[in-house]
Amino acid sequence: MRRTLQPHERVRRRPEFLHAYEHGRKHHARFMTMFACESATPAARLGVSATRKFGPAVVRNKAKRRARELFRHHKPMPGVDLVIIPRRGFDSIPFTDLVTDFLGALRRLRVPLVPGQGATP
RNA sequence: GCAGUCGUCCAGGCGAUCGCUGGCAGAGGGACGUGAGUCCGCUGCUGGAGGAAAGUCCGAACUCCGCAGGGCAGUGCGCCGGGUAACGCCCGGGCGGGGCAACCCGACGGAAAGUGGCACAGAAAAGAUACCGCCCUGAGCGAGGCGUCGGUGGCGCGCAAGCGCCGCCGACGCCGAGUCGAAGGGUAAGGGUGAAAAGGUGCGGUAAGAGCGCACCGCGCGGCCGGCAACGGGCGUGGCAGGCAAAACCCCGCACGGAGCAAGACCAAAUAGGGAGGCGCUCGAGGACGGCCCGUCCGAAGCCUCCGGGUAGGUUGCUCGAGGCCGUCAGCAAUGCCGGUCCCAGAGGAAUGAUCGCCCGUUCGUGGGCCCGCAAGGGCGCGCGGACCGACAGAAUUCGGCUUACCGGAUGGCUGCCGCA
Repeated sequence: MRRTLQPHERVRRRPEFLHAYEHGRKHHARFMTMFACESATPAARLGVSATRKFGPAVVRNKAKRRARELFRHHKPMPGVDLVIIPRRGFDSIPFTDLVTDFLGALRRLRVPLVPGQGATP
């Protein structure tokens, strides 16, 4: 399994975000709020929403990068849109803790992973 | 060496693995297309955040809209000269203030145009006034003194009437010291208040005082000299205007059309609506089944084609520029001319990263070592382990500035002090 993350694997339109908020399943984890919503796209997609309230631009960017990194190494099966809203600490805690939090949230939302993905290199 | 001051530069480093994104080249894997080609993916090489990318406070470029000319309002700016595309920026100079100095700071036109303000304190906060004080005049009060008259006591002289001397009491008159003083006047030196009180210091002068007079300083005015100028110097002259605040309104001078890359340009679904043309309204347009014809069914006043506007969306604007670096020359400098050389992010729910290892730095804990000290303790370097520590902070059309944030490091000039030669 390639660990890429290409543009078509991203949620990028505001209506798509709103659709996920409206119709998706929601879970509050320790460091993120996650929405999971079935979609017709041939890939699993990720969207990150870090508002100004979360922090200045440096912090928001870092949170988005970490979220993408999580998704890249642990992709769900196709046909689901994931939206992550980072919470306080998302940008600063150890990455391994973040992985644990992420996988836990996926289990709670019953989002199956693509099998055979190893740990982070 | 220590302390300070002004610049310039840097913004943890190296490696591995996995990614994102721009460009160039290649092979031809996939999709669409008759095709030219377009899109997606692949391989290789290569580029990919800042000094503030920030705040969005000024100035411009660029774009669209507006625009006869003039004025008002509004906003901004405000010592002088220079630089610049421009500026509220920069450089140099002047003036004022701070510092031993290097150097730093200053919205720095006008308060003798008008309106208004100046808390508290203070007599008074602005056409000066006069609380205390000082001085002059001074009604009066008045210790005390003198005189006249009356009363009275004592003593002396005298035979006595009486006279003289000393004293006491009262009335009247005169003189009158004064830390006394009604009232009037002079004064603004001194006191006290305040951020600020009507030039300052000294001498003379005076009843006390005062630019009342004089000298020096300050100020105003007029020549002169230096300077492009701001301004400075000096001479003469006037005894001398009147506080602060213009970041209160205001006055004077100068400048200014508006909106902004979500500007603007191009392409352009679906749906609704507009225009033109064609066909059709039972002699059947069109649709479904079907490779096609026949045929069967549906089917009603619409249907089809084209045109223009235009939303979602896409493309463009979009990065070669008042560009960086090096050098010559001009200039005190800001900067400019010329020559050479380089190409240095272009994303778009928004790339420039994630993880791990080593090193560096910081810091904490701990172990033992050396030095100083009586001791408490301090200093130096070493090992091990940890932090999840590594300043401020993330391009969004592009430049020139300003302002604000910031762990630190490197380097150069200058100043003061100490030491050595």
